[in-house]
Parts: sequence; structure tokens; C-alpha cells
Amino acid sequence: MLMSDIIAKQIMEMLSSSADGMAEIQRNMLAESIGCVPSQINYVISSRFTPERGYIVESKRGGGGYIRITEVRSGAASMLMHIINSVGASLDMRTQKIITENLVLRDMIGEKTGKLIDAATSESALHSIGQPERDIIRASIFKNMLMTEIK
Amino acid sequence: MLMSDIIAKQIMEMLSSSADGMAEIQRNMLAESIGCVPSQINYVISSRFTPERGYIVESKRGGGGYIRITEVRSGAASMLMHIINSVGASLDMRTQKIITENLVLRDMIGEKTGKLIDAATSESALHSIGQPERDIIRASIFKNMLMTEIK
DNA sequence: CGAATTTTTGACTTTCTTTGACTTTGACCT
DNA sequence: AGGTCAAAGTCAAAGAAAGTCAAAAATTCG
Repeated sequence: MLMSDIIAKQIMEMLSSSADGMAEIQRNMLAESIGCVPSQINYVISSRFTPERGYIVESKRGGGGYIRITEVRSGAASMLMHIINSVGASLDMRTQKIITENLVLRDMIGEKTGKLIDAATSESALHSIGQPERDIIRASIFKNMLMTEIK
Repeated sequence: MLMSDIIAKQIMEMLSSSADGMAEIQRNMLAESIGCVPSQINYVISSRFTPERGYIVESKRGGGGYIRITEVRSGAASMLMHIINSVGASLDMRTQKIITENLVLRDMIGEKTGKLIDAATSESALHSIGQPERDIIRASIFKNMLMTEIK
């Protein structure tokens, strides 16, 4: 397993074992205990604990500094509504995959629904249409499909 | 025997000897061990392990990268496969609705899946694209979605 | 045989990860 | 206030793996 995956796993464990979905870490401590350079913690956070994936990150430097990661927890309907509204007129596949993966992870949609969304918006399904229309149609399909999940 | 056939055979062996029908390979490793250039692995995968033939391929680049090939195994698979193959390059909404409704009635797909297919291929989802491209895209999305039901 | 298709190769690209030198910020102590 | 030390942040280079594409070679088919 990659270093970055170990770090991410560590953080997720802290998050899931906390009652309020918050994890506060000391960057240098964590790096030391895991055995990596401190800046790699930043890399992991900025590549995996992004707002797109539903995390909020705050930090403070200097003595007594910390990094606090908060997992956004809200009801399925409002979370889905929020995503539908925040996705613009265009959506690239990478972003779609990240959002969908997160929705499945958070149990906002089923795994099967996630697979169907991936299939419907895949490059393979939309190959006959060129850019930028492809990303436009992807956004539209994505939102239409999510809409059916709001009951 | 062709190099490509050897590569394909190798992968198929991995697939059949795995309990879950999954094979995860390191492209450069495999190329090295077989004795071909790495990109030939891509060629073999894209020419022989296609969705049409019942394979799903995922991959990741960079450190710790991999290529994962999943083989679809099912009895009901062939029936759906038949439908997928019988739908041409273009599919109008009325025909799509009829086929989907039929699949739901016959319990080949769940009601929810039917709803998601309808949403993904609806006029509303595809409104930004004109005819005849709309029906072409609809056929493609439809087939890609049905493919996920083969498992 | 000759055209069409399939296979082979390799140079170049993109994506993701690791590392470390340097910068900024904040707290605490004279 | 100013200085010092203890954090965290930034950034770019190097490394690791897979992807793309098109030219060249081989094979198949009419």
C-alpha cells in the first residue's frame, strides 16, 4: 500500500471514530509517526480531502498549530440538491467520478446507482460527441439522474 | 502464436484462476515478464478486453499504478447481451421506453434501474444536442448502462 | 498478388506520488 | 515591541506508472 493511502486511511479512521466528524491532527507528529515527510500530509489532504469530496479543512500555524478536517454530514436530499445546484452547465468525467464516488461512500446513493451513473456518463457512452458538448451533456445527464434519487 | 495472443492468454488465465473474476496487473511488469513493449498491453486490452466482450477495465497511473480487468460472469448476461447487440447505432426515446419497460416487467432489471435509464436518456437530459446525434447518444448510453447489469 | 486489417514499436504525454528546500504565521518570552 | 522557536504552507523537481498515437511491419483475405 502506498504511503499516501496509509495517511488517508489514518485520517478517515479518525473521522469515523469521532462523534462530530472532526479530526484534528498535528502535521509533524502524524508525519513522524507514519514515517513520511510533513509536506506529504499536505499532499494527501489537498488531493483527497477536498470540498468536492465533502471535506472542510482548517488549520493554524505556529506554536500549538493543527490541521482540522471536518467531514460534511447532512441529509441525503439536501446534499443531493446542493450537488445538483453546484454542478454547472459542464462537467468533466474526472469530477463526475469523484462526486459519485463520494456519494456512494456516504451512502447518499446506492453502489448500483453509482455504477449506472458512471456508465451513463462515461467517455465510452458519450464518445460520439465531441468537446465541449460532451461535458455539457454529461452535466445534464448527471443532474437528471441524481434528481430521481430525491424522493 | 502471436505476441498479442500470448498476452491475452496470460490475462485470461489470471481471470479464470481468480475467485472473483478480477485480474490486477502492473503494465510494465507484465510487459517485462512477457517480453514486449508496455504499450502492447494497452493494445491487447483495447482490442480484446472490451465491454462488448464482457470486460470492465479500470486503471490508475503514477506510483502504485495498476490495470484492473474484471470479467463479467452471469447466466442472465447473455440475454441482456443479446438486447445490447440488437439495439443499433441509434435509438429513439419511444423504442427505448418500450424496451426498458419490458425489461422491468420481465425482471431483467430492477424498477429503479429502469427509472435511472429513463432519466439518463430522457429528452430533458439530452436536450442540448440535436437530431440525429441525440438518438445516437441515446443508444450508446442505453447500452453502456445495460452493460453494468451484466454481472 | 495486392488491399485491407491487425499487430508491433517507440517516442511523447499525462497523471499521481514522493521529497526537500524555503516561506509564512503564530505564540511566547524578554 | 522585537526576537525566537514551533508549527504549517508552498512549490518545484524528480520519480513512477499508465495512456496516446502514428508509423512500420506482419498477416489475412479476396
